[in-house]
Amino acid sequence: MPYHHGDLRRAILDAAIESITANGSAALSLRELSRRAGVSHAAPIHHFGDKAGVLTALAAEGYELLADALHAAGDEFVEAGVAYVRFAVTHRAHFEVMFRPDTYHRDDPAVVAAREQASQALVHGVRTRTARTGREARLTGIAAWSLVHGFATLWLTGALPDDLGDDLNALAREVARILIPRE
Amino acid sequence: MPYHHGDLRRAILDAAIESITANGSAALSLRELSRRAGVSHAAPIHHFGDKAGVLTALAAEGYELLADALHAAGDEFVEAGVAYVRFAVTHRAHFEVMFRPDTYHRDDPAVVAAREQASQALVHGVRTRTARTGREARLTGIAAWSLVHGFATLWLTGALPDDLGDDLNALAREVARILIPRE
DNA sequence: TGTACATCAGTGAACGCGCGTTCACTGATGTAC
DNA sequence: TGTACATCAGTGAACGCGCGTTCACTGATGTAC
Repeated sequence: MPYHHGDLRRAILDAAIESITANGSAALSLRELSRRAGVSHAAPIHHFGDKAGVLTALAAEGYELLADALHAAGDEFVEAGVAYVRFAVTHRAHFEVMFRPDTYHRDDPAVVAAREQASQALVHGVRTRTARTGREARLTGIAAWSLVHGFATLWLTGALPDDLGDDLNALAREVARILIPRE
Repeated sequence: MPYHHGDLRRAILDAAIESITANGSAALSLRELSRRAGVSHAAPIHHFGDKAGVLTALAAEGYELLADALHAAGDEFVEAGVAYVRFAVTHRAHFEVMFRPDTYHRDDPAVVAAREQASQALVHGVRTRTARTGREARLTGIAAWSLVHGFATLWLTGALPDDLGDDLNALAREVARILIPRE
């Protein structure tokens, strides 16, 4: 066992993702992350400052991953929505943390920059991917974001009916098409 | 100071609503509720069994209030959506707890019954309030629920842009109309 | 109308626990010369 | 190529804290007779 870990920062973040995915972000403890990473419980402080620092890093990473996913989805409006839902479900730890700004340093520069990136990707999507303009485009953007965010949230909390099948992509696509039938 | 409180059950629930509204449900502690109610810290056990019991009671109450709000909204589809959003924002403590089933006894009979009530109100709304049928009615219901749930969640977490104004009812109505333009 | 008694709703001390953070320290690494 | 030294990344003990739950108890209430 070497004295230095090698990449403790990454190891702590991965441990946090595992822990949050299993038990939710409320139950997260710094000491548990240290245990998972096989390191003394004070070690993470050197990389993150404090507990909120870990969540801050996770939120920033989450916004970056979301922006990437939206860009990769291409120009189709519905596909961007499906990508949002897919991101939420495949990165549920990040997703959960991102929308709990009380738990991290919301004004951290890295978070602010990454959030802005993701926001651009969302807004850009509405303007270029629909024929709508002005206030209607604006409202359509809010409605679309609300729809995919709500769908993902309800899916993740197990609130949706059981008999909808388990093909998330297909279902998300059908649901998104209710909002934008022909574009 | 009388030995018996009178209505400690209600007092504890009200204290929980205050506390969660101020600090979120993750930070809730039984001892804090006792302090707020002016009672020894073991007293609530007699009424709720354990900490999860308090959240269970709150979730059940939340589902009842939601069902009432949906019924009171009348038969217009969009108005039911607006009522959902209004419920979430005016009862944010209940709303937060309801959709965090990991934190309470999700199989408690009172919760199950109240959830079923609310679910009926939602589903009933879709069938009678739109002209759609079959799978399309089903998907429209999921989309509508997703939209209003997502909108309320994003509003509550402060994720929406600042320049949308503060008339929540009007904004929710406009957004809901994007989904159901002419019905 | 009075009394015995069961039941209910509180009290307060005690338990064991895991937590975040601080601190003085030490081992490892890399850079200047 | 070798050495001195600053810096970085970990250790492990200690701190004080608030928590949920249990327990033996006591005061208040209401019901049976």
